[in-house]
Amino acid sequence: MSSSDTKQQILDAAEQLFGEEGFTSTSLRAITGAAGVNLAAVNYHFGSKSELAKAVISRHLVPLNQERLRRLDACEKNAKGTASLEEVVASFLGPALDLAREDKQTAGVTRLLGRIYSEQPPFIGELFADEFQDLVERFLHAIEACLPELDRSVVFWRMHFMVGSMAHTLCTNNLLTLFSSGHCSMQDIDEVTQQMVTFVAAGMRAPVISKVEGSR
Amino acid sequence: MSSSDTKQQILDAAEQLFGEEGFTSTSLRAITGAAGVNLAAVNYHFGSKSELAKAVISRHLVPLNQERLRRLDACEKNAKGTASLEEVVASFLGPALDLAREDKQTAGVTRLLGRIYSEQPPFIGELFADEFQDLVERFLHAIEACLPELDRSVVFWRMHFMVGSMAHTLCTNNLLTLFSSGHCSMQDIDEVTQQMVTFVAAGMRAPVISKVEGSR
DNA sequence: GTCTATATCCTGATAGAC
DNA sequence: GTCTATCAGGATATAGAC
Repeated sequence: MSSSDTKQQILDAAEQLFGEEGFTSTSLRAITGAAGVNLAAVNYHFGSKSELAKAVISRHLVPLNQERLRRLDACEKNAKGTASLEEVVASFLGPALDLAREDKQTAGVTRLLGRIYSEQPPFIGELFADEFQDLVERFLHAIEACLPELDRSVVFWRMHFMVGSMAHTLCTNNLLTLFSSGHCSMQDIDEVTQQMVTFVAAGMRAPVISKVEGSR
Repeated sequence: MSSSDTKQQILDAAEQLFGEEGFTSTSLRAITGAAGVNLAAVNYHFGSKSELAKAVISRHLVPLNQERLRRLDACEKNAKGTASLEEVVASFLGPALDLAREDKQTAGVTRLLGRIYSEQPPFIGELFADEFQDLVERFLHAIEACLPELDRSVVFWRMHFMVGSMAHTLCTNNLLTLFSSGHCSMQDIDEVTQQMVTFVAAGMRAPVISKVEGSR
């Protein structure tokens, strides 16, 4: 087995297992066992478990965010200026949900990416700031262009809710299938995307003042 | 220290640490150390780490869901029939966000509850089904009463997105503060609740058909 | 580059004295 | 009920032969 093969095998197995079990619950033994390589290979190729995890994540996160920006660019260019809100939202959500296409059963990449946001392993801080800072900025401005009447803080909140809807859907599709008694599933990614974009875009467009009067 | 004191100390410390580090990353030694009790006390009082985790979760989850149903009942009664969509949504989200009120700094209960949805430790299956099944059903019908034109599967999807927005907000408030450069924070829970209810209710009301035309 | 063998440490759980 | 001491196993990481 060549060097790059071994590295690849480790990355694939780690991605799968991290997605299924989480970072801390997944041992290097499990990873190297599934990959069919020696235990010591992880430390040789990656240095540590944390570095392996970073490599697994950025292998998908970097292209994902590039694709998001590519789609945003494309629809802004297409619209000769301001893209529609649905297009902007779909540029953000679509590429993430696309990852779930070939991933239905295995739940590897998909759950992994959903997990990142909530598990937030300590080593991930730097990677996060680097990788998301300008993505957030680009989408912030694109959304503000669509909804100029909104305060910036409101736009931030709504982007936060958008990410939440996405992460939760990527991460816990089994919960949905359970509670919906089979009404909903991740079988048809196009439909999920449609549902999510519709919901999020409508939420983004909500007028700023709304009654919340509860009944305590 | 009395028996019930020890049990309580363990529950408090476990709640805190589970919320900060997650289930698997938190050792019994860390818990008993923080609680100031003996290591063996966990197994004496709870039987195992899993049973302790279940106790920690249900201690907050059961009252939380009771409060949700109480508020739903109250606003349905108040409206003499169908409550407004905002009221229904606030009945679900409000009690969860209220937990974050006294919890700003420590991030104990709050992150714990946010985490449950995504970490999904194996032992939690039964507790989940028992605890959420009829809650979901009650809110499903309440929302359907507000939005009779929607298919049931669409309502399920939108409830799923609602839960995602909530869980992500409870779990990753530090991310929001980071990316929004301080524009948003969890300091003012009433404002967060307002923002979330507005967003979710508007998303729920979205017409079923909506253009998603991307630009690939 | 890949392997075996091992060092070092930490985990959950328990037995048994008090 | 609470403690000490310990078991048995699994964790990451590394040293050194090939």
